[in-house]
Amino acid sequence: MANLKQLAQSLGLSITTVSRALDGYADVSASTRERVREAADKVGYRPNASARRLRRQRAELVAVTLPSDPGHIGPPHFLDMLSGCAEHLAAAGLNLVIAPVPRGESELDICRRFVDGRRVDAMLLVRTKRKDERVEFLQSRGIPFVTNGRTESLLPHPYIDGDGFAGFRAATLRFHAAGHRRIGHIAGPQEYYFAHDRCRGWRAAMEECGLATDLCAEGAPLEQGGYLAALELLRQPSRPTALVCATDEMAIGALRALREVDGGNQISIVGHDDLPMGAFTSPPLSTMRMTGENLGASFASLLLRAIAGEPAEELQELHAIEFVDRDSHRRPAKAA
Amino acid sequence: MANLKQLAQSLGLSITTVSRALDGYADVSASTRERVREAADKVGYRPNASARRLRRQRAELVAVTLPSDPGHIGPPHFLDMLSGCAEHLAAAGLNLVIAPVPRGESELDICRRFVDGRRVDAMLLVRTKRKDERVEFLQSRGIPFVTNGRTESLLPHPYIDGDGFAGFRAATLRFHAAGHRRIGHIAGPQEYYFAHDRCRGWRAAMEECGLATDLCAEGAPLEQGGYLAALELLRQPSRPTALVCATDEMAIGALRALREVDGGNQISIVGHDDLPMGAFTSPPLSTMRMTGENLGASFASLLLRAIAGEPAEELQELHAIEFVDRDSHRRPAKAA
DNA sequence: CTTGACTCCCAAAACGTTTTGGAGAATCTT
DNA sequence: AAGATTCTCCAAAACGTTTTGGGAGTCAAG
Repeated sequence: MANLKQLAQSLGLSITTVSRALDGYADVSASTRERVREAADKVGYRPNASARRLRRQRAELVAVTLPSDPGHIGPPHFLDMLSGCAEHLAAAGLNLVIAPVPRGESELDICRRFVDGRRVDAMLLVRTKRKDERVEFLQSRGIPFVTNGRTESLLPHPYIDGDGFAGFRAATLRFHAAGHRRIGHIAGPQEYYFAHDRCRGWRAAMEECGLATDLCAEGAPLEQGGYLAALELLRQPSRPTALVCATDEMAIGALRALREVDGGNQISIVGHDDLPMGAFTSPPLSTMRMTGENLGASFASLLLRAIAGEPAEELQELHAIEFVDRDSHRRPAKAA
Repeated sequence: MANLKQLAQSLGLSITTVSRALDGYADVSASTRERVREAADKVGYRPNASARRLRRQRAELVAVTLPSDPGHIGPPHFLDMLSGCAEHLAAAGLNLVIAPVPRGESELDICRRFVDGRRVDAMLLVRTKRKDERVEFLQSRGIPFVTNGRTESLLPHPYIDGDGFAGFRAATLRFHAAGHRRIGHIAGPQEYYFAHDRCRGWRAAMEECGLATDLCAEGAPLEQGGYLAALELLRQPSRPTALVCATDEMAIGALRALREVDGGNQISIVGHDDLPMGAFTSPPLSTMRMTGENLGASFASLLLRAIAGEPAEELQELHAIEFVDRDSHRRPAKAA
């Protein structure tokens, strides 16, 4: 219950001086500054956040929208990432609020609410679509934001993304080098940038190798989606001998499908995300993941720099993809 | 960029009237109210959150501290829970901020910062300890809060918890009924309430059955902790034939230990939390979990009621534990 | 014509900070 | 000794709401 006013009164100083002393301004003498600081410490004074926010015209808040509908919120690392991001933002005086999207509302509605109510200084967007209305909205409003994943927006915007194209191209070429010729792709919904990007990587590799690109099935980015897509590919007259899956969850679903089909256990498979449970599937799932330490810190840094006004072009990070080799990609090329 | 002032000016009304019209007070005529609402809609007016918070003396924020050190943040459901909680809080105009604990700071420091800076209206605490300084601090400050997990605090406080005692007692009795006599317990750090509670449940069952309670090993609530604890129990002259593990993560570590030891694959095991990856271990891990739909909504409801001033006694939820039977608890009682 | 009740509206005072634009005293310059 | 500069401090004005305590009108009852 400590006010600036009360603190000032108890010290026989003006509010102004106390405020400036605590903020370390040079126009208050060293001795008063010390006196004020001690008194503030003693009563445990902390400036009222709402008042400062109002005066400073800063919300001291960043929001991250949590998509609820399609399936999952993303890899389990996701919470770790948010936690790291929140920690680094906190060091700069910003807090991270999580904004799930209730049924019946769009992510755009949420953005609008946060932005128009001046509740946030910036936003963090995940699961970007190729054409993402949230991005367009925030750009039109001039609110700083960073996305996890690129978009096809005309204006550049800050993002962190994995190079899915290169990763999936490399994975496909690796299967080719191992002798595979019928390499299928289990794709995520193509409206998502990451799904499209990974699909393009597979397609590019197939074309480079002079192979047909018809072994592609799309599904929801969930186990069930991968399961159904795999069944579809296995029904083809000429089955794939290897599968490149857009996500680990889909790959795990595909593994289930392979178990149900004659000779399915001879088909190689690789996923993406490095889900912890991939180490426990049978066979253990080979996968890929984005490189980079402490992603949360990177997001926080980009957010802070975006708030500081740095141009978007300088706030884009494209990370390489690395393989996480376990067993599922090692099945012989001819057996299926 | 829409102010109440600007909106009022454009309508030829006073700020007061516009504000009250939007809030639906009866002392503004129906026609003006409509007129005001239309104009507000048109310019997309949203009250400035900071200003309202200052005036109302409400932060419109709830913080949840994310423990970072011991191991994990909890089950993967955790993010879903937070998301559900945030969604229901949002319906009441509150946002949820996540507050990870940086290295070198205690959770208490974080609480203090949020509380003394009047940044939050309430707090959500997870991973309670038996004697939890955060709880004591918040109680002394009179800030509403809800914990995930009980404590041994003298004053009652709102919580949601699973009945670990009953669950672990039942699991142990079930092993006994299946013929097991040497039933071990892999315990979590006893400073945590949940770990102590579960240990007590196991111990109670053992005593009811007239069995010795020396087959107990404690470890960090992580895979590695379970692994080491299991090795310790397996070194005993008289090995356990069944293991009741405080968490699934520890159980998965214990499974690894069992694989490395002669005859270990004949020892039954059960965990707690229902981690998704438990379905993929070999054998698939039998486990337990707290009953209850949409936990996040329950937390949100308790938080709102705590803010509204309901007494703590009425804000305590103890949920039953249910078994999730897979294969790992079915090994024969005599074989080990 | 007065009184009281009722309806619709508003000026002004908060809420607790930060920041602007000096004021007064002391010190330095010339 | 006058002017310039520096050093400390402060009163007052924001920031944009919500809320308090009325103030005009209108109307019906006395």
